[in-house]
Amino acid sequence: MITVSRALNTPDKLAPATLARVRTAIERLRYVPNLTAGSLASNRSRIVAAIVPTIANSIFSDTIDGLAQTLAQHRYQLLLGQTQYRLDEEAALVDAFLGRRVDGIVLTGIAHARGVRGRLQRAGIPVVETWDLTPRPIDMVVGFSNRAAGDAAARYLVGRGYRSLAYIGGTDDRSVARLTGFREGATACNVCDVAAALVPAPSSPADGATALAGLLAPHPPRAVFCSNDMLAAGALFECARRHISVPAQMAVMGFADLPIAAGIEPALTSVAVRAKEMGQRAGDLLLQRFAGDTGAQRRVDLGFAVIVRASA
Amino acid sequence: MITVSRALNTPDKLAPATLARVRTAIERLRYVPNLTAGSLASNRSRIVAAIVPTIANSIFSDTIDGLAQTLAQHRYQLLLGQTQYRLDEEAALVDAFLGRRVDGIVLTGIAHARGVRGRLQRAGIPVVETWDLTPRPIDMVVGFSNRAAGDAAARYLVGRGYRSLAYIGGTDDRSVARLTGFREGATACNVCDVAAALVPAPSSPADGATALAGLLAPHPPRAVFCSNDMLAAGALFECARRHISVPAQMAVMGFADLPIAAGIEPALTSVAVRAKEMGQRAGDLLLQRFAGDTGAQRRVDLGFAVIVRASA
DNA sequence: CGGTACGATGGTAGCGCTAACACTTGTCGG
DNA sequence: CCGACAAGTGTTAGCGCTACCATCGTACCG
Repeated sequence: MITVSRALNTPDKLAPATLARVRTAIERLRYVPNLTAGSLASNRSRIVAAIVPTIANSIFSDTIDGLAQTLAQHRYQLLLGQTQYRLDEEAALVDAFLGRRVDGIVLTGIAHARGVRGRLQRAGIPVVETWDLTPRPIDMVVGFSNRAAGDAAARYLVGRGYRSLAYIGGTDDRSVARLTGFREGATACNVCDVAAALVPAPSSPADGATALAGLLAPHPPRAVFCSNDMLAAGALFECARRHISVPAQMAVMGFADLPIAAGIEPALTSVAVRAKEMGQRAGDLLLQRFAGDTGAQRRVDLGFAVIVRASA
Repeated sequence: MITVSRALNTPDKLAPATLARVRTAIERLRYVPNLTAGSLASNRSRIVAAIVPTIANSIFSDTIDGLAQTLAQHRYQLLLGQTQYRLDEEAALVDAFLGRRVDGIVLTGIAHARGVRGRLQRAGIPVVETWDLTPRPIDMVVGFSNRAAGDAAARYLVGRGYRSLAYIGGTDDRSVARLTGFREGATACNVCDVAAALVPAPSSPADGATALAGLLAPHPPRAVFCSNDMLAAGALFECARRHISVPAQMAVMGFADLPIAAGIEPALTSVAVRAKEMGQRAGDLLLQRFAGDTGAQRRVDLGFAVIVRASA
């Protein structure tokens, strides 16, 4: 009966007495409304899909956390997909999620497989790209410039007097963008000697330690910028094992400003990004659209900040 | 047309020529099948819901990762809910997910709000509880005994000769179960002096450092067992800052065996649990049920292992 | 006191798919 | 050469909701 539908969706449009009657009936019958049927009839699923490279041990889980919390406040639910850093997986997930008629999609990064952009735009649902910036988003983008962050790291390290730099990072687009920026920043400061060690995702402290050991070989760098704090922590541990004094002999800088950065000894200089807020803002943008507000911002730059601590 | 449905779901039941014709038509029309309608008609959603306390910076993300990967291989998707460690949130999420007619549910822990057990059982879908064990699961359970893990930690530390023990951990059911086991193990070894510092979730290295500092006050313990490796890392950092030698003056033991445990200096003795495998096994159990196999195991004990390293 | 407006409730159709069954055609053994 | 059967394809009737419009009662105004 339509009255039941109203009792559940727009209870304020019913007379209090009717509402109470319906509610006791629902209770008594242990009626569980079928939201699938509702979605089909109303063409709104109250589901948002999020696609990340991986959720395990990663900063993306903060973004997902923020997104899920924001959406949950408005009774939207989150469908999660992992690409394992593969664009073709992302494309497959996008298709699956569009088939489910999700109300919105949150993507990680700005690089996508061929055809994905078109299919998303044709679907006519709001899309938010995250974790980077682009002048030409599919629809909306919330993030920061990975390139600028790498550039800032280089300028910071050179500013501290370190003129022999190295980079430890992953092979995904965003890590590579940071490396590009790091090199550009170094070049701009007349430092062209930037060694780079690339490690496969997902990166752990052990990878950082190994990569650092590898960089020491011919000419040890004076400072190393790690594409995330776990790698940096591993580099610090390796320095401790080799009795390399940080930062006196080797400066170490991390990225993401994870909780461990402030706690580790020596405390880690890092580039802070607002991972959780990224999810929240993405959720807010989607919710605005769902509410019919089409004038929402298309591009949110959350920036980043060099957090100076003891290690560099 | 039904033929299209068959082309998408059971392509092997169509003549190759028909299949090809349908496929080109789908391509040409940019037809996106509506899985919502399919779910309604077939009463199968190919969606599994997972409910965790939090996904951010937590070991649960490994379990979600394993679960999502296992499910993705069979074209099932994952709907994610976070409770923030609140049972009433869990109950609300269960209701929402049942309304969406998910095909299965994965829960964290064995303690649930009143009525949740009944509603899940009445729903008639497979349910997997994780991260603990119980002789009376709602349906199935995959995990390990937190109590036994705590007990094993105590016995290990006492076995190493430490007779003044402390515990740093969270306030959630599983942390408390580990504390209970830790105290039981200590008592069984004739050690009754177990100080406990409880920290709010989610716990970070900073919390571990603060808690350790607090425990040092009247009589510093000889060994401290931390309910997760991030707390333990914080405790190690605090020891480093105070020039307390580990393990000579203070032994530190962690829990979960995160990647950082092996990398940190000194390397952290920890209790390893199989977080990712827990998600995979949960997924396998669900998939077995979906395939009609009702004789599946109801209880999987993945156990744990004390990983001996330098810190204790 | 009739007309109008509005709030509350109900009837009906249809969202896009799949289960169940019906039908058509071709194959093969008796 | 015909009946039985299987493989391939089509027909029909919902799945359980919500959008839309109709209806009913009541309040209020001129």
